[in-house]
Amino acid sequence: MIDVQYQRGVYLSHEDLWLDPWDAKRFAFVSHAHSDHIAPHDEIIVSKRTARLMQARLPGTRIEHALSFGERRTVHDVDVTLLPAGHIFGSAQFFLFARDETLLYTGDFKLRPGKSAERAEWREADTLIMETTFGLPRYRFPPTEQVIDQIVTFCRETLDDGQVPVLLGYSLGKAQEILCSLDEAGLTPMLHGSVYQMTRIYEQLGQSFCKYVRYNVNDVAGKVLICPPSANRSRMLEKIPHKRVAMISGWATDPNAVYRYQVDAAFPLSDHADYNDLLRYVDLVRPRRVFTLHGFAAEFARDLRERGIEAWALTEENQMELSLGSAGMLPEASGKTRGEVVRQSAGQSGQHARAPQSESEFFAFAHVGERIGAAAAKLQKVRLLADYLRTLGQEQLPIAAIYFTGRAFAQSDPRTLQVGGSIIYRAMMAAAKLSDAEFHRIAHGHGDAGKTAFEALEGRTNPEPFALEESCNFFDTLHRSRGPIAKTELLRSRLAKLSAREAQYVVKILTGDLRIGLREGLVEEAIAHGFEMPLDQVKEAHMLLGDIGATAMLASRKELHRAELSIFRPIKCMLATPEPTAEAVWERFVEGKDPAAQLLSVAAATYDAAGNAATVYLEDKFDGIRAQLHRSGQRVEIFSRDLRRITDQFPELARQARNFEKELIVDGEIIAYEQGRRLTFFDLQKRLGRKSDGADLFDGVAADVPVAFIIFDLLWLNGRSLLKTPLRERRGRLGGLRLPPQFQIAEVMSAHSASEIEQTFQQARRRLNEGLMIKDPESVYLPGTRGMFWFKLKKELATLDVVVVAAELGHGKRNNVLSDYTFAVRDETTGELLPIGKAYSGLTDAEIADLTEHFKQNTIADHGRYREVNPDIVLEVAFNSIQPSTRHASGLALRFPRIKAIRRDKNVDSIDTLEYARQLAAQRSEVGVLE
DNA sequence: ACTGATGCGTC
DNA sequence: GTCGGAC
DNA sequence: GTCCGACGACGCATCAGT
Repeated sequence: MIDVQYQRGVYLSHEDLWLDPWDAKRFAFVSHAHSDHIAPHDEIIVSKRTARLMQARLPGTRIEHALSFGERRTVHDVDVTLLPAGHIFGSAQFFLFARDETLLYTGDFKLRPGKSAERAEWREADTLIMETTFGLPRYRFPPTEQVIDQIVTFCRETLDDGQVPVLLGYSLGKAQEILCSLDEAGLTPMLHGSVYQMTRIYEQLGQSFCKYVRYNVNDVAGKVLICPPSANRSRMLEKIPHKRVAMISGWATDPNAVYRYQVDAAFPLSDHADYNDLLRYVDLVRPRRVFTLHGFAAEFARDLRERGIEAWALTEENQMELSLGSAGMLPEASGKTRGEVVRQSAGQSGQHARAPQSESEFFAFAHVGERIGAAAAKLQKVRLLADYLRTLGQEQLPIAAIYFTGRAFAQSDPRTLQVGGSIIYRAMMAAAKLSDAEFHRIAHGHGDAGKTAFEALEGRTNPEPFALEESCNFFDTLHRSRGPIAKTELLRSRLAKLSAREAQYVVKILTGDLRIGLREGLVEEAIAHGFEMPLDQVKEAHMLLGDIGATAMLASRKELHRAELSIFRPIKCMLATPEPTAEAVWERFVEGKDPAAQLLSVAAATYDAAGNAATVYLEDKFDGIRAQLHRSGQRVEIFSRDLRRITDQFPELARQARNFEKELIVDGEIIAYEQGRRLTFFDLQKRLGRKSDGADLFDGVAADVPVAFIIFDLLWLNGRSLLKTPLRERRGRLGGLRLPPQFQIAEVMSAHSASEIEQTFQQARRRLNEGLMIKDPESVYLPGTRGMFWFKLKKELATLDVVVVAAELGHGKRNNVLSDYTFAVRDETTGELLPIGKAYSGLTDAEIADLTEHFKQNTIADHGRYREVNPDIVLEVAFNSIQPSTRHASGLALRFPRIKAIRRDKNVDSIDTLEYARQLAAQRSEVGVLE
């Protein structure tokens, strides 16, 4: 008879062929595309469909003999036909003709028909090698329809309780099986990424499925989540507070399945044959001998023998049955010692002798912060801070000054902490040794990490004095440590050694938000006040240094004059004030000038050009990133708006800039630019925040988005600062520069009336630019300020009428109001409301208070900070652009969304449609293609 | 190798 | 980037 | 006017988990 051996896979020695081996072999049959079956063999026999699935999962080169089902072919003298196995799409059984004998190897199979796999076929054979995963009588599955009914009921009930149903099933096969059943029941399936990918591949292979959406953390409510089993108890699911999880697996028949998988329910829907079908299959094939494989192989072989059929289990040593425990696929079901959580006996709080807090410098700092926060008047805040700063020594002063701007490091300091809310909350919880529930109660009550720290840690730490310099070292250590886990532990151990008040301020600094009504501007004032220096000088020094700590030092020594503009030290850029209309901009220039000119301009714009009344400079407003370029000799540096060095992100610009013939600092905008092709800000973003180690090995980095530097100002020329030179003259000198490739100068136009501004604005839009900049030609360059000399004119693309479907509590001072609204458009084909964006911006406090009341009374499902609400509030939302996105279920997202108005006159039925939103998105890109 | 979560910096 | 609010 | 705070979307890097 045909020789059958087994060693991590079935081996047919005469044919020198492996069937589903675990390890890579020279020549093998691969029954289906589950990942544990697709080792990188040299040469394989597969079904055509499995071959295509494998291409997607394991790209690479190998010799493939891809057979259609039923096709008889000879491969290396192996005479073979493949039959569908019914396990998953493409899964095949292997039917071998060997001389006058036949052999059928099932691979994984099932007999009951499924929606996503071909129906299994069979042939009689002398030898049958079959998988017997469920080879015990207790694994008899109820009819599929009945199980599906149970699953649907489970989902419905869960949804009715305002919770999210989660179904766990393998991403290839099982998940697709569940998909359609849900849709037929009127439920919307939402697929985990891996499930989604697999389903897409199925579709490419010609299978069709019902409607589904990809997993999106913001849009889970009301959906049925389908995840691979590995996702259970993962962070992804932890984020969903109110959920019920069900395992979809043949193992669900086990009475303790719910306990074993730690789920709320388990349903026996399987891609494998159950016990009945295994027996039935043996009857159909009428083999002379049977080899069993996987699962309860020994048990099933024994059952067959009792029925008079020769049967042997294939195990590691190709030995016959012997005990060997069996349940190979199961996580051990035995004596699971539930890890008792050893609780620390509480009671360490309070009595521990501690150093007086007055010795802690950091406590003094925090204390001043508290007093500043309590003071309502700005001047009083400034005075409090000034008094404090004066008491500090050389080492402490710069540190405290920086902390009071809400930063751990100076602005010009590129270090980052990589510590955000997630790490902070975990560290606080651990330091306070509070239970999840208790901690969440405290955290929910605040919505402010700092306040949470105070309440959570009060009385639960062992405070030690904390010097300001120590704190400085601590932040640096935090910066240098790698990975959230290490950072969490570092922070935890530090918090445990601080008083609650100090911890609160450490957390405030970490979040970058002091929330005491004071930032850079008032710190500057405090420095000026405290060290009796003119505010202007302090501001100027600060803007030149980009370091409030260093500024404070200079001020304390009366050496502010030593801060000078110097090349390769970036300065803040001058900002523009937004205006909604050309008229408003024009007003700005006319008002305050002599009354005669004002009259003239209103009465008849034509006089303006004739007289010497206002002339303004106009430039297109480009949609890129603000950049400041310094060049001297061979050295070039580029800085972003936040004074970060971005030279490495744009090496080709830096290289080209060496070819300027002068030493200079220019201000401008880097845009994604390629002749004849419309590039957008999103293209440009692909080049930001990127590390480009070694990228300069390759000139140009071919894959990069091409960019151009549009210069619009000149701040430094041949050793001289031009900050105090009028724009008119700066512009003039700019015109005299020779430009390297990839550098352009923004064209200046001038206008003498509102209507000219409006006209130019329209032209700028036609040139596909964001809008228009309007500048006073006589103005000097004021770094870091949004003065009345530069204006920007942008207009919304359109507005949408949308309906609010969810509301969320705000943070900080908005902690107790529902200030954050998720809104939706209507999908006209299904009638569904699909979220398209979020916003609160644009409403007054009174309106927010109103809406908060309304939404509290019209809540459909309350998930803590987040609640779904009755869709009865219609908003008019403005935005600057609209583009495809996976962020919201509508598949679109808005750029710079803001609420224009609450449309009490409208109801859900009159909101805009998804189709309309799509048209807006399409219009924009079409125009782009044309020009 | 892949997905998802988080943090950061750009607008 | 957006916006409203406080001084 | 100016500053402050409370918010939007996106893309990249990094890490965790499997």
